[in-house]
Amino acid sequence: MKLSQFKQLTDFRWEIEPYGDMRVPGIIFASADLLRQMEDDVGRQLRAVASLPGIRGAALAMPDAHVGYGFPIGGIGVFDPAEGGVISAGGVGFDIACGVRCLRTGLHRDDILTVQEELADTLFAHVPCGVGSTGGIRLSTSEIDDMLKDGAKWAVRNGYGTQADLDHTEEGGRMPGADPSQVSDTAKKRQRDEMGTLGSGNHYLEIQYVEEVFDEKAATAYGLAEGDAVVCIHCGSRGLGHQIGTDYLARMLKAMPRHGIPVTDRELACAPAASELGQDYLGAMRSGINCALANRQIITHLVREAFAEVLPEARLSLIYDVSHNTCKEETHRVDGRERRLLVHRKGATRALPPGHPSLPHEYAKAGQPAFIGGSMGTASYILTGTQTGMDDAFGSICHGAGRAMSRKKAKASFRGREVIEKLHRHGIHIRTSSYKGAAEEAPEAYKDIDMVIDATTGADIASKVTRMRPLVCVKG
DNA sequence: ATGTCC
Repeated sequence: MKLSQFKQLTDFRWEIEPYGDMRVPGIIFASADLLRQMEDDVGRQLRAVASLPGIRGAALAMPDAHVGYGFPIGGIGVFDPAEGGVISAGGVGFDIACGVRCLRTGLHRDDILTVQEELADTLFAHVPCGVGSTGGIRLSTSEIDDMLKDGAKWAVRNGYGTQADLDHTEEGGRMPGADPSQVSDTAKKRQRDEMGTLGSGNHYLEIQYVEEVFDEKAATAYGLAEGDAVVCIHCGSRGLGHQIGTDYLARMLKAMPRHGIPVTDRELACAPAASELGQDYLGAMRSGINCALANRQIITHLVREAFAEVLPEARLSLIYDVSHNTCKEETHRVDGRERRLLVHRKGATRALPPGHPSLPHEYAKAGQPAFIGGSMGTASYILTGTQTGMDDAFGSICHGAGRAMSRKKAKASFRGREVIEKLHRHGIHIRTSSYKGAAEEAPEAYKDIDMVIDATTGADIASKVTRMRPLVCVKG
């Protein structure tokens, strides 16, 4: 993007001042280098979001932002339901509650290295992955409804994990307000055999080690020290979330004339949050959140089973689980007033600052751990929220490296087998169901994660706790 | 992201 269209606020904040239909400014958190790399369409999409009814504060984009369906991925849009504010299926994303959970293992990097190949094979055998993959769990219609209502709580009730896991999951593992009756039978049918599966694309299951600790106190609160091995799981709500997105995009688009919202872009289909359709979507989307939480909980159980076979001394305990594709009702101060607002985070991670009441008590001083996954083979980070991020970004930060190259271009530029062999030479063991997928996920197709993190912390909306490097990666 | 175009 051309920097001249922005008003530079700080080294890492750039504003598009309101013009035309924009109701609020657009603000991009990024370095000048990252902003120059960003597609022009991110600016166009941000201006479109800033023009939607009832938007509050500013339409925001994170340093990892790239073009998405309607809203940018790496975008935040906050709306006031009491004043005509909208909810948008494209503002949440198709993979509802896609997110990352990270577990301590009680093991050191060296413990993994001795069994690296065997562990990679065992994890790949235990956790189904790839497009259309199914698991060993078959749910009846009533079981699906229970799962959609209770999320990871349902999973733990059925033997997949512990109360301690729930205590370290966003919303305690259960998103309230889910209404499975608003989820189509098609969506439920698609999910029937897909619980406990990783999916495809940028989803992964990795064993990583802590390469560097930046914040000793916070790392200690999270139970981590240099050299520790961790497991990170990145996946979402599979076919169910995708179908909810598809169903409600069509319904919202059709209802826009009735709601008096002009259709400037079909991808920006939305409904007043207070309308019947808006409430129906909220009930369905929250069911999708619970599906993703249950899915990551079941995968955690499968990972524990895999470790028990190869490294029985491992003790996998959940540090935290946080989503980066959601719309949540939260209280924020805007224009000097506390309001209940609907916060769309699409490819943006919630990050609570130290002292926030929603934190598990042992993280009260450190703040919420937020997991930022790099591209395949590159570093991942644990960050924590700041009060500035709460005030200026509705408690939201980036979610990953962010694509720099389209999937199509990446597929034409790289060969999956070569990508995997190159990473293997660097000591990273990949197991994948798709070489084509591996080409699309080549590290070179993504932005530099270190640059994204430095821009996020430079803007003071997060602070660094640890950096991790992968040892094993199971990839859809 | 996705039964990657029912």
